[in-house]
Amino acid sequence: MQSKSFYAKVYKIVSKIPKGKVATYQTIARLAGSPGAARAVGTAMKNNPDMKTIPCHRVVGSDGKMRGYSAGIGIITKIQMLKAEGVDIVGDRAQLQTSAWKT
DNA sequence: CATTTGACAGGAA
DNA sequence: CTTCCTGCCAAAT
Repeated sequence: MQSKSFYAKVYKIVSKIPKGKVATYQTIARLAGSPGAARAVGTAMKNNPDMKTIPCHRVVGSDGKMRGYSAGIGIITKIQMLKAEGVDIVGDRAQLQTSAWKT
């Protein structure tokens, strides 16, 4: 059922990302039904209607690099949270080879 | 319907 | 490595 808006799907999908894993904007866009709409996904994250239920910190760029974060100090806080959850992080980059989320 | 806005992606310099 | 540009997409105004 496609009655929900693209953003609504994005929020639902992001909230399903398991702890210790990360997903790229591209992947989320694809799961939301619009492959290539990574940019729209980013806009949805920025809207962030519920940061308590939407672990937007588990969403990273195509190369595992963080693109942005509206809470905490910024990118630094995002990296620290991911590391604390068990995501394999090297420097400022998440290792998608070992921590990429997939259905 | 036209324009603007972005937490993107990929490539070129 | 950084910086700039182009292409892409959905939502808001």
